[in-house]
Amino acid sequence: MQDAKKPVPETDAGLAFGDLPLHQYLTYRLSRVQAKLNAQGSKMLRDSVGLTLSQWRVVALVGAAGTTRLSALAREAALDKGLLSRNLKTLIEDGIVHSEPDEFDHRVQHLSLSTKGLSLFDRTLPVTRRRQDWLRKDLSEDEIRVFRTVLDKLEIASERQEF
Amino acid sequence: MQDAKKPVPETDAGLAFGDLPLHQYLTYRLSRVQAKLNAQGSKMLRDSVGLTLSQWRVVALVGAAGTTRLSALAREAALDKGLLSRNLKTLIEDGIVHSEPDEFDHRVQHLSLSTKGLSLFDRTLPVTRRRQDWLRKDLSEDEIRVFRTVLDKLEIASERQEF
DNA sequence: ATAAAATAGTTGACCCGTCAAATAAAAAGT
DNA sequence: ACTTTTTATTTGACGGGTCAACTATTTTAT
Repeated sequence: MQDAKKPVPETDAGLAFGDLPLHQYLTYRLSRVQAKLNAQGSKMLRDSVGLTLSQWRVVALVGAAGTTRLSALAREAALDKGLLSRNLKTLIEDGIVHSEPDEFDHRVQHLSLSTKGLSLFDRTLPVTRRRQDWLRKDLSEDEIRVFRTVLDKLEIASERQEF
Repeated sequence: MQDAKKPVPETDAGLAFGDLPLHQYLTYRLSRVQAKLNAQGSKMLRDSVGLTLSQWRVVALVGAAGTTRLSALAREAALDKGLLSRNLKTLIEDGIVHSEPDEFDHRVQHLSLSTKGLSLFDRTLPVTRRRQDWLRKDLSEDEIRVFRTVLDKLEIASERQEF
């Protein structure tokens, strides 16, 4: 077998790609779908408001919190401090997030949306909601519920190391 | 409101983070869970066989195919050519993947697992399977089925741009 | 009062993944 | 034969994300 006479056919030697072990893995499917959704969401935000997904998350978190600080965001939303710091830096530079140093503790900055940030938030939220609704339009209530349950269980499992 | 007398409480001003709009978004949940699973899987591979997740995927694909070429992998598994090229480069350097130039078409290289690669493949597959089984252990057949269905639907939706 | 530990935030190094050239070889069209 | 187009692979640039180290400040413990 595998002799190669002229133009080698190739890829027919092994399994069809559809039967590939990888495709069976939930994690693999998950990461592929996630990547695509990510690309789609990024494009939408870029086109509609000129933010990266990462920036929008920060805006959404600050917007929802009203006023926070970096460490609180990092802790409660489980985002990386470094990433947050950089995102916030550009958002502050762009006048979207307002940063106010704490009067007593000189380490902390109080973060909130500026007027510009608020209007951007108000403008963007409907856009992202629309997409979310659109993504769900072919999903039943039940499917969404189960999907969430599975995500929860996977998340719990992903935090352990004993397998 | 939002007066700040002494040590500002903070984060209580807004919503609780659990009720955050973001948390409602399937895509957000998805990306978080994916990131955690990714970290877990990477760690497992690093500890057990010293491969990155990205490298392991290539090994698994080549192993499953028997013999392929880069372009076929890129096309059929929808992986980035550039990433593949780089991953293959190091895998070839490490003697895990064998690369054989085509006799007629001087552009293509035939890829297969070396002896070392095969043994690594055989050693790793059970490890990854065990983890997959472990991740599923709290999931019913039905949950997995629905989960897959939803992923499929989301994947389809992620490829369109009209929302 | 002072040394040690904790906390807030920034920065640098590094990998992954995407995209767009660049290169090289083959195939197709004329 | 010769130009154009397609295909295979490599390379470079860049953004996102993680991790660890570092700085600055505050809190705790002695």
